Amino acid sequence: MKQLITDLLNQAIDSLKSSEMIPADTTVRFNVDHTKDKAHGDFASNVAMTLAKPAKSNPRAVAQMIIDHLPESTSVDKVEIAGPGFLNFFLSADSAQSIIKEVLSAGDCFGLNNDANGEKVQVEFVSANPTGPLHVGHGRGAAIGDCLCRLLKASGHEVTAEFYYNDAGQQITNLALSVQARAKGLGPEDDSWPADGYQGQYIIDVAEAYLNGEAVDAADKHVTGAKDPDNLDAIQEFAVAYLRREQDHDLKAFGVNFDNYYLESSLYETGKVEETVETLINSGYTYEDGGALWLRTTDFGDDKDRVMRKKEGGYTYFVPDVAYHLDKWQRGFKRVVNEQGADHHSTITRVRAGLQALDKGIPKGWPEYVLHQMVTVMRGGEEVKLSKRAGSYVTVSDLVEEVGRDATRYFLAARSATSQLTFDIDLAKAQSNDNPVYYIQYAHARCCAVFRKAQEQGYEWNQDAALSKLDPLTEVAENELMKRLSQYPEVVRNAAKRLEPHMIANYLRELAAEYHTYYNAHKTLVEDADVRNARLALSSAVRQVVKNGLDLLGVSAPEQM
RNA sequence: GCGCCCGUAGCUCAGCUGGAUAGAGCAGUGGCCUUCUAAGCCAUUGGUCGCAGGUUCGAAUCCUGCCGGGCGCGCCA
Repeated sequence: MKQLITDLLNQAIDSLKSSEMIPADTTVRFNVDHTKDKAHGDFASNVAMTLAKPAKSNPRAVAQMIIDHLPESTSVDKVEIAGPGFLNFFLSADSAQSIIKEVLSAGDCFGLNNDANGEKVQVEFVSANPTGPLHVGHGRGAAIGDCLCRLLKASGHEVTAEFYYNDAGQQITNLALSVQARAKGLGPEDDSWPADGYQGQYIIDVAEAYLNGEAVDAADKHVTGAKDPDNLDAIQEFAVAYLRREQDHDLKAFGVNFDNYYLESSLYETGKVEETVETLINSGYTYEDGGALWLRTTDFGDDKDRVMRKKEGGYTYFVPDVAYHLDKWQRGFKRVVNEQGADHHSTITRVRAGLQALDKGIPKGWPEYVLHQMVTVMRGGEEVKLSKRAGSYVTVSDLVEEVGRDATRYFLAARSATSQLTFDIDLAKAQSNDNPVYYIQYAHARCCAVFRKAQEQGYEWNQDAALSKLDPLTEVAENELMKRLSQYPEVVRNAAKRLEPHMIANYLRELAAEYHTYYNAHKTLVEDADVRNARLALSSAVRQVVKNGLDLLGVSAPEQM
């Protein structure tokens, strides 16, 4: 519909150009937007204002010229000039009602588009170290990342969801040492407790499981606790498997699935790290200083050069990172989105610089990043501190257990990623009208309830028949709902384009609110069969769109509450 | 000190990348259940969009400078 109006306006402009009322070489940029106020019709455009200058006239006069040259359309009832020179388009009832047909015939596919035309995209998210349970920050990443996957699929991408496991490096050694210390009965208060050791309760759990010889299945690995507190290698293998199993379990309970797990250790095993280092050396962007090997990342906008190989000989973390991203590129992902916490912000410039230095023709802005800001958890009006090292923090599984999967996902995805998030456990837990997730789900359940009731009362309803007679839908609230429904595909498109899943949550809230208002103002199951059937069609369409939207958020759409 | 993010109602946040009188939920106040689920609805209170300049027909939105908060600034990951 928006496109139709844009087309009509372009035709009008073309004829203004050919009649030389505006210069033929004028480049015209204008918007066609949904109106906020129904007094302004259904769509509004600012063309006249942007054309006022080239036309050497005032906006309202230009607006009139455009109206005079606007082709007739059965979809548009009238066009008005308003305010400083807006053109307000009022749609005909028939074209407004046609959205219900669109929704019901497309069903679960309503709102999907093929803008990306099957383009491959990889979304990397969570990527937590296997050194402890997932905390709320990971949860936010999981909720946002998973929604991004769903949104990108909805706009025609072929999506691969990937989890990068940092199962190499210092923090893993540290994990093993911590478990070992616990296995030997030591605690943080002891002198021989490892520096920077992990202090959480879960370390004790891992140590006990190891000493008890428990068996752990994680991914493709089967590990049995060797019971020997002196065997550090065995401890490390066991601890990583144990914690990975726990993370997998938490993610599964959270409804988040990955297509691929990529192990940092594999980059060393396959020689990709070495290969990357050689390529960087050969491309001439490296130098040695103080016994270390440096990459001149300042050539690519970094504020200082970065060490690649430490004096002691090991690589810094960013080398495997570059190797990993080169591998992504070589796997054919022209588009990669990395979702991560803003505390890792500094890696962006570094990784991109490393990729540029490879001289492999990788575009400058590749990969894309979605960063989420920190999460503060509130419980009983007090902040719960998140600190893996301090050992006391709220985990994803705590939340899922306490407030439920749907509410947790909704709360973590419903806010713009760029804003810090306050997760109020008490609010998310509330099974009341305080809680927006229930509000939206309730709208869905209500639509379903109306249909259940209709059946109970013996009313027959046939979709095709109802769709051929939608003209009884003339109430203001009905028009508002139909207008809202027609916005859904655009909301999906925008959310995907901008990589902002929270737009879906906002939309659903508005749609739900309008349905609840409508439900309270107008009875659906009335005597008049034509009115009743048309209203049922509207409810069915609302139900469908709420369900489709909740699907994008990974939140369930219950038929009964 | 430098970089990134944020600052909008008492609280939590939207604001579709420059549009019309700045919105929603919660909290507050006052109403609505013999009628399809009251997990709902209606009405009402509440604003110097952090501050100051600039850009233009028009700024919460863009540019600059301050102020305040968060996160980074390792031969840690």
